Amino acid sequence: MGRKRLQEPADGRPTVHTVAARAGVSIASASRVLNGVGGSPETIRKVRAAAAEVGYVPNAIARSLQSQRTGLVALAVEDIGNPVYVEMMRAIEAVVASSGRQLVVHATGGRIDNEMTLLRRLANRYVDGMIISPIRVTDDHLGALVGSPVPVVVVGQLGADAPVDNVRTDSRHGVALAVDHLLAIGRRRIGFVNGPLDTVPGAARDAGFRAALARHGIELDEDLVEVGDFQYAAGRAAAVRLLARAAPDALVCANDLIAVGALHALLATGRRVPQDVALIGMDDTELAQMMFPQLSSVSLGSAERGRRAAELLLQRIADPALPPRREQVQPSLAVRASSAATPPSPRPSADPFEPTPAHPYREGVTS
Amino acid sequence: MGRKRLQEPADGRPTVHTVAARAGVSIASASRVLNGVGGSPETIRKVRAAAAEVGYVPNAIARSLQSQRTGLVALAVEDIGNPVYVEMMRAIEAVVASSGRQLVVHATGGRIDNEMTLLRRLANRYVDGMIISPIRVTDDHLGALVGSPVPVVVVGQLGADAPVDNVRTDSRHGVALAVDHLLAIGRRRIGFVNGPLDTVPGAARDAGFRAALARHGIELDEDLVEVGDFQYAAGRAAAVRLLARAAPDALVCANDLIAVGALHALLATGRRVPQDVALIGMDDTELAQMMFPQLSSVSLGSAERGRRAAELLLQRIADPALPPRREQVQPSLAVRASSAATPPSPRPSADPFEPTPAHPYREGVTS
DNA sequence: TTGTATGCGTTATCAA
DNA sequence: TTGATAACGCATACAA
Repeated sequence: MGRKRLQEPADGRPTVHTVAARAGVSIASASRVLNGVGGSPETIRKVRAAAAEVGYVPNAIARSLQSQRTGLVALAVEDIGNPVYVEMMRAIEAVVASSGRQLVVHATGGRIDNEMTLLRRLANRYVDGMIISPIRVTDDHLGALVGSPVPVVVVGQLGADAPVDNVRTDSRHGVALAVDHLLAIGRRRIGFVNGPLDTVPGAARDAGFRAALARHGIELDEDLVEVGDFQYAAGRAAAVRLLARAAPDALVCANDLIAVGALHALLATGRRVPQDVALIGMDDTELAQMMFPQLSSVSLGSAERGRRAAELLLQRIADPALPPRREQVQPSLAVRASSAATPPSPRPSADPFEPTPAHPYREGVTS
Repeated sequence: MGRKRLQEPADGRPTVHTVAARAGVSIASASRVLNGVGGSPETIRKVRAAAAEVGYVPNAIARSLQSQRTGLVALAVEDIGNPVYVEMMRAIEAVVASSGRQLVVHATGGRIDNEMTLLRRLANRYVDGMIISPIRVTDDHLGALVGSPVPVVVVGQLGADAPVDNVRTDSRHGVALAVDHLLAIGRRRIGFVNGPLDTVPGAARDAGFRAALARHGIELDEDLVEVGDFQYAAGRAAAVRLLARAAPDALVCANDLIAVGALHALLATGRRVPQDVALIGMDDTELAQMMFPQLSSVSLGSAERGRRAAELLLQRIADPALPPRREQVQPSLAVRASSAATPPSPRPSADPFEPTPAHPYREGVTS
């Protein structure tokens, strides 16, 4: 025999039973009133009064067990401190919160085993769905994604036509925008500081850079290409290595953190930006506009991708029968001082504080 | 009459009943084996085999209903994109994840009603505890905190001796460290760019600045004080206003975002940092080291406070009877190029890439 | 409209 | 060790 049902739990917190007893009705009636369905005026009054008196608050867990919904949505990214993911997370949190749900965050450290663990854990239904942005995609991933017991939306490139909701961008094209712009302002020796080539974004950017040069009939000098990881320190170090052996008149960086590192390297060695070396980052995070000079950057729509991913997920949670969807966010180039065609004079006398629009000039938005 | 208990739920996912039936034992035995408590070798074998065959995964919600634990911890901050909170969140996530729990994040927008809503919602037990960093503290807050049905840890100043677990720092002293340092390197006209005075951190920094000057017998020129909010754009704008009416030889900023905005304002108007104006930020976020020149900054131990808050919370969850604790993280000053005593030459010929330790020089660590 | 009785999936109790 | 069953707190078919 089990325990006797207590009207008041051990910790003294009121339940429907408490309210029902106090109101002199059955728990069914109490529950109905508390959920706003049915009940005679008199019953409603009594139950509401009783609930207020004892300070009743429905238990979210019990409600979840009944509804099979937790009201939670998970986000799994490599590092919740990376500006790209921060912007993505912020956008997702806003959408999720406005739907009355809450966001659970996971830092995977980019480790595949961690991601697999999270995907497997979905089976226990602790969340209603997950948004994941894997930096590398393996077959195991695909299997876990396709066979996931709860809705999953992937942010990022996904091979083939995996039947998984997916929000992506075209970072190859993004790199091309940067290269085209630099060539257009007369730069010829364009360097490239990339992240690891064995990551999805790293490989795409590398391919994009080479393709863009080739399209313009420019032969790539391998000395102008350097690889680190997607962090500030590694970006700075990579830029230092590159500058030690080559003399670029422009630098494209695989993300803004790398670009900030490169800017530091350039300025610290007395190079002027953009006069001596033009500089373009990627992701167009807030960081880009905080630098001096402000950094040109290829927007890959981090926030927009996050927002859309969240919406796709909420839709699928509402209707799991939906067919898999794929959305694409077009990259665009925000041109700022670091790649200005007409270099500003070193000591501007005019008011340097004219409002700087977030994206003063865009290329390729429609291409 | 209710529904009949189905051995397999509608969605076909296996439960203990499925496993028990397949193994030919009772659900009690199945549950015991699955939890690793008891069971004969033969029973264990059969149950494990059955579980593996049907791909059984325990349901987190049902388990929570039974255990009264969700395994979730919440974090509520103003803006999950602010570098300070990002660092805090990252530290908290690490502690929380390593305890096998997961982190739910809330962006309050600094709005008290949002915070109150979250605190009230704790009553439904959707998380095991919460870490909250209110930017303003009202009596309502205190009431909700003290009477919270689940453990709450506050990061930040908390009036009086509220019986609530609390991790704080001494930002007044932090400002003093900055002022002392600037005076020590010979600066005399020290400006201050603060955040809103009606916030706890804003008020503390203001008091700290005035007290520090007074302690040195320096009369404060109100023209040297400007207020915005704790963001980059507002910080830049505030610095512009200040520079338009006064000529400081040093600037203390209430956080790094403001300092970065001020740096932008200084450089854009042709001022040299630190030669013309020395600059010190607060929070010592990663941002500070990314700037050129690298920014001196008063560390208030964001990550450390987050880590400690998480540990306090986990301890309290484990033992709610613990007395309220208060921990304090001492501020320390990281001196970098932006307030260097010996201004570097504008075009360094030596290797500018000697490794820069995170905190090359600290003051006040022990005070 | 109201109350009774189940069921959500799990763990814990108790008797065998 | 094992099985039957109550209980976690809530929502809901069904009968009254």
